[in-house]
Amino acid sequence: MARSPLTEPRKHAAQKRSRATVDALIEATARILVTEGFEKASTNRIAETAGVSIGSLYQYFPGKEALVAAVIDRHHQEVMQVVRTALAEVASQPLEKAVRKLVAVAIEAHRIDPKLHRVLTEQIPRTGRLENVEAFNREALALFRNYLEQHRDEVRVADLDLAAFLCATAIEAVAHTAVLYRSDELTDAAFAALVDEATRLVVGYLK
Amino acid sequence: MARSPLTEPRKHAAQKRSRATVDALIEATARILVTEGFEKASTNRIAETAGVSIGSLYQYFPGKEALVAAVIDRHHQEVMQVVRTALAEVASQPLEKAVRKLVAVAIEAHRIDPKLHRVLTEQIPRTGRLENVEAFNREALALFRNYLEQHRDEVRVADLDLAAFLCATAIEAVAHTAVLYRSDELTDAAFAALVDEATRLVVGYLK
DNA sequence: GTAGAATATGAGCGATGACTCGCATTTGGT
DNA sequence: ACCAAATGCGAGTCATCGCTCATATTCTAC
Repeated sequence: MARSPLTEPRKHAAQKRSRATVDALIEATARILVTEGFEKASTNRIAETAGVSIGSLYQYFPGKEALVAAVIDRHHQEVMQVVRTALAEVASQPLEKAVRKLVAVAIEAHRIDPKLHRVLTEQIPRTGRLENVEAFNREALALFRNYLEQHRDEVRVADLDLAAFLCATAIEAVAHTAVLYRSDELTDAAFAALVDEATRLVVGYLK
Repeated sequence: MARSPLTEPRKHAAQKRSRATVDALIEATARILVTEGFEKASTNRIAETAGVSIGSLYQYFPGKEALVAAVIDRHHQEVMQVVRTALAEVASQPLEKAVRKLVAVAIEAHRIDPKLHRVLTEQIPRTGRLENVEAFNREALALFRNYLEQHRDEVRVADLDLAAFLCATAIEAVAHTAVLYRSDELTDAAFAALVDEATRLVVGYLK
């Protein structure tokens, strides 16, 4: 079975009006995901919410999956921007200061759009082109590993890869769980305590 | 809108033949989830795979969600059994020995049925009665916290709740990620190194 | 101003899936 | 042996969903 040769695999870039259409569709998808959940996010509903016809939707996206993927992408861009900036800032700072900052940033990153983040992690079946939702964690891990390498003299661990994996995984999980499931308990004081302790956890291990 | 008053909310226990039917249905659901994924797990398909008619399916389960919930429950029972046993075994042991054991057990627990665990965490939309998929982590957390309380003299932390949260979250995440995404790299040697280092991470922090 | 390309529209098709209901079969008690 | 309850059956209903296509509108360039 060959691909449908009739209608071109719809994609096309935009010439202006269409840009707005595409944006509206992505935005609508994100809105529905947050307010109604993944199950309610049908293509018809997305088009309707975006104020666009289904026909137009399919002119720019091959299907629902692509819409959701676009939303995920957008969110990841925002998150990774924060993470990259933080790691650049911290590149020349000593271990403890750096780790403290990174922990704080991890929490901040999860706070960018917690509701969307939650839907993305809890309701999106990681299938097809959505399998790689966690792939961006790999980039964060690589960046962190790189920092450790630059500061090898400050760290006392046998295996850098393993250490980076442990620390990055721990930090991500703590930030994730705290923001998504303990946001109510997360006052400013609690936030500070959490950062303090998570920093101790990681720094104590690294040296 | 009241509940449908006509047909009783189907549930009923069993009288023997039906027990087998129910088991077959749960087993079929698990099998399909693992081999085909959540999307393919339609009620019709489940019934067919179980060698049972759809009518019978709906006699014991109000819907697809309930089937999946049953599978999740079964899996959680197995996992929690392992965790509970380990924590009992470890109750009177000193910190380092205890933590080492718990780390190893966390990994083992994730290895009980990795494929199912993966589908459960990645493909099941946490919605409706499936929202609480992570709820059992709370029990594990409580058990661990309890251990720490019994060994308060061995631990040097200001806030026990916070410490338990950090350690339990970190251990779970490390075990989860290692088993699900690094299983290929997880030779016996790597396993030992992982346990060593994770233990150092946690113990170093706690005292 | 006009042609043709780009963009937008939405009724409707085909597929699938959750679920019902009337009826058949089995079981256990007597 | 018999019957009422329990269990099992599966064709068929209804709703929804993803997606197409023939047509209409708008834009751009000349």
